[in-house]
Amino acid sequence: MPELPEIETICRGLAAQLPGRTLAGVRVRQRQLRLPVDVEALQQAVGCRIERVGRRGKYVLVFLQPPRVLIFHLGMSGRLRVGPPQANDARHDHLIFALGADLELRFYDPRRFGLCFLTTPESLPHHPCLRHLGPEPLSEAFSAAYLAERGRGRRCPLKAFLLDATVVAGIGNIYASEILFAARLSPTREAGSLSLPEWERLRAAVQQVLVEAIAHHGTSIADYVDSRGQPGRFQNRLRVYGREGEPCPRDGQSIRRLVQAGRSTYYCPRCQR
DNA sequence: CGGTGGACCTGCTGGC
DNA sequence: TGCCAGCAGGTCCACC
Repeated sequence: MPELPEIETICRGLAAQLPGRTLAGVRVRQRQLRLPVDVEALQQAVGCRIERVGRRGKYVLVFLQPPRVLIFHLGMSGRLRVGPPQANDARHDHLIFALGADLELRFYDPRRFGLCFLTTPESLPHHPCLRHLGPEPLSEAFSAAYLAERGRGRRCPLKAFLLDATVVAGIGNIYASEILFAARLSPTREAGSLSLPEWERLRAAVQQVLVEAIAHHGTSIADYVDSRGQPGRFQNRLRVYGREGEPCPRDGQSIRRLVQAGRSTYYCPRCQR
């Protein structure tokens, strides 16, 4: 489900609702997520106060006091919802965090590709899930020079290069297509074949598309909602994703779908080169 | 070494 | 109406 703009939207919602609250209890209904939840470890969060909420790539980070970090990944279908305590559990409500008499946080994930860990702030950068992540796409470190350096000699298709989390964190299948359209670059180009001006176009497109998507609270195609249950609005602004056969908004050419590494890519064969 | 394809799960849609 | 194939926003690992 969620890529960087959706996770950022969820984090902003959580940041408005959670800090100052104390984690009064944790209930684990299903520990078999992509990796099994360590229930004993998670219990160490009980009694901690929530200080702030952060994000790294597609990971949600909840910083606690005494110093701990609760890490969530939402996989394809995960949701984090904050609201008044519910009397009934939904089938896929796997983790329920009590936040006092009037509030709780629920982790819901039908496909169970998500993750939840507890760690400490000092070991956070060394955590196996976060250790290999590339730079944040909206940071200074993400530059044309950096992309050129990482792309040098690489023969993989540009689409796969953008989806490689060790190159850049947080870009997923929808935004990869949208970014390549904005950059006027073909998804099938070999990464190593780009010129510096093309890398600069790609950098600018990454940042422009993500910033615009965050401003619209992300993309809701099937079922994504934020921490308050609200859908995003960026699905109305997708230029190519899911639009096979429709005219390209730039030149009217029919948008094509192709499968790369088992995943759909949408692009305009005329204006993306 | 690097890239592709399958595996992990459930649920929805569209075609027959 | 019912069934089944195909597809879905992510990531890891075995295999070429």
